[in-house]
Amino acid sequence: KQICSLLGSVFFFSVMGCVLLFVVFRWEEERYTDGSKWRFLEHKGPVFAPPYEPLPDKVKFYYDGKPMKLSAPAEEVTTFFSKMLDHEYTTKDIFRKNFFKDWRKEMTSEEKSKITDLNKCNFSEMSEYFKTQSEARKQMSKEEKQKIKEENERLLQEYGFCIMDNHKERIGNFRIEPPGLFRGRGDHPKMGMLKRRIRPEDIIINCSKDSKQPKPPPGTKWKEVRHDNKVTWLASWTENIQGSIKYIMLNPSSRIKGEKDWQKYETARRLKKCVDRIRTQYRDDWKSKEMRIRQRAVALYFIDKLALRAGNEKEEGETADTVGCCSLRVEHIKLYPKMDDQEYVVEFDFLGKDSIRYYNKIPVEKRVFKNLQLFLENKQPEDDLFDRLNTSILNKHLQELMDGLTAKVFRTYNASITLQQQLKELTCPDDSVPAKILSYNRANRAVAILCNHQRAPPKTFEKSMQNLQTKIDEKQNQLSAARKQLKAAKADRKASRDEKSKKTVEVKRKAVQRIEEQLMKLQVQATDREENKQIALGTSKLNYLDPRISVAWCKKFGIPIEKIYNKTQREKFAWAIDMAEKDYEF
DNA sequence: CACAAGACTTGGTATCACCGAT
DNA sequence: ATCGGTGATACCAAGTCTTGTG
Repeated sequence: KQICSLLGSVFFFSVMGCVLLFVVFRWEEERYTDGSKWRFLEHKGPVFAPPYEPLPDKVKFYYDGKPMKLSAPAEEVTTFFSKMLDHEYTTKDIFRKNFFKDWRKEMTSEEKSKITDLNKCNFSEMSEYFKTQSEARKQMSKEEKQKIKEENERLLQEYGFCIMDNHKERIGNFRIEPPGLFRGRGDHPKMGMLKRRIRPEDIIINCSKDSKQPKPPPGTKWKEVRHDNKVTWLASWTENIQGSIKYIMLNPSSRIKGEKDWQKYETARRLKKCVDRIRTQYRDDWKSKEMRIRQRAVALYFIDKLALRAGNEKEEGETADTVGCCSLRVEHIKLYPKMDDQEYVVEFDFLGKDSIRYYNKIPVEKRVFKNLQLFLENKQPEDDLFDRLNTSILNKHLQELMDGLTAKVFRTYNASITLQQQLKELTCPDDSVPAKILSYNRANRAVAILCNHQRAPPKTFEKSMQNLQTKIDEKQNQLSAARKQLKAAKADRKASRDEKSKKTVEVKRKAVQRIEEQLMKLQVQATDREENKQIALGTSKLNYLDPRISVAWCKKFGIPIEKIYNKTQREKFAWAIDMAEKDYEF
């Protein structure tokens, strides 16, 4: 039964007294051809955020120096703010303005008339209270913690799974997001706005007609229950900050996500077959007499060469000002006909997704450079670089070049092919396992750099590096001590020539060897960590690298798959682990 | 065709749980 | 038993691309 829920369907046949067992992996089951995603879907609905618990009376809010008891709705909003007090963004004008505006909406008319200036508000007592609370939570006894854990587990068992077609599947996010203050990323114009509480009346449930429908909490009802098998989500609601829809969907380990993932890499592999043709064509298009075609061709070149994102248009003032390829503006690039010993250098400097800075200087071909000069003519810094292009034009063109081709396929393709090449280049068959893993991480890192996956250096980075260094120093001392001992033992053997001294030499030799290995491992670890300081490997590993490349590499070099993928990742990539052999080629 | 809505993937960070060292 | 560091996970925001509508 366990195997069944994990892998897929198990069939038994009995032929002439022999029991035959067939396991059909989920990813080998038949897929629907009519666009439907499932036949049967049953689940228990979402788990709602716990209701607001008013503050104890002794914890006071002060306005203009005087204590003031707030109505529950207004008080709840202040708790969100006071929990954030230590963050820099509560000092930002936009955050404070948005917060204050939304907070006032929750106030009674009396409160509204009294509280007119955020600067006269004192939340420090509340802030202290929450700090004490979280301290207390950390200090809880083992039993209490165990109890909470069990309750979480119970909730997970009850609400965390659904039945889709013949399988029990893990749900990705079965808890509804609690209310709070919105904090976008980067310079977000809506930071500080109130993210309202989601009620059952906001939720649309999706399940099959013949399933047991989820029950809303007592005394409430769902907004709607529908039976749409053309989509994969189980529940949805509209969020109030951007007015966008949020969904409850399945975990990456599910059949439906796994198949999609597989399909994505198959599309990228199809691109591999025709990428030469496409490259030849866009280079040709740099000479086109039509401006729109030249722009399209230069943009595609950037997407291909630099793994830039497509760059959809965004509504101004609704989100942080970030761009991708098609939405690049004049101010985001600089042209240098000559720079140091290179010609035709383009300097990119812009904020991409999540307001992560993209900074890069690259030499380009003369034709590209001349085209860029042309695109820049008579434009202001805030004008679009590619004024005759957007993502839908570009993708329409790509669709004509290859079925299923869109801008992001280039990112997937270039990421995966880079990993494969780098692994080929960096792996020495004679290396130890840790050294091979270092090579793997370096290959992974090359991809992360290509895709510009950055992270803030961990807060504990310097310290942990230091710790590691002391460990290395200690190991080195150990090693020289062990070597001395070995030398002494050898001398002793020469002098006495008895069995016992011979054995001692062997023992000491082994010890030296062991310490050498340990030292090497530590040094490798230090190198790896240093190189990884500002680079995030997770995103590319999870979203861009065909897992079959990694699985094949592991099989080829006898690396246990656990060294590359942790438990969650192994679950997500179960299809690839099952499928790929050591000679798999992307 | 433009535009908005909808669905789904990709993204960084805060927090949690665990584990080895003290 | 406690502490602190670390990897795993939860969280939820922000992209891409498709679909629907007038």
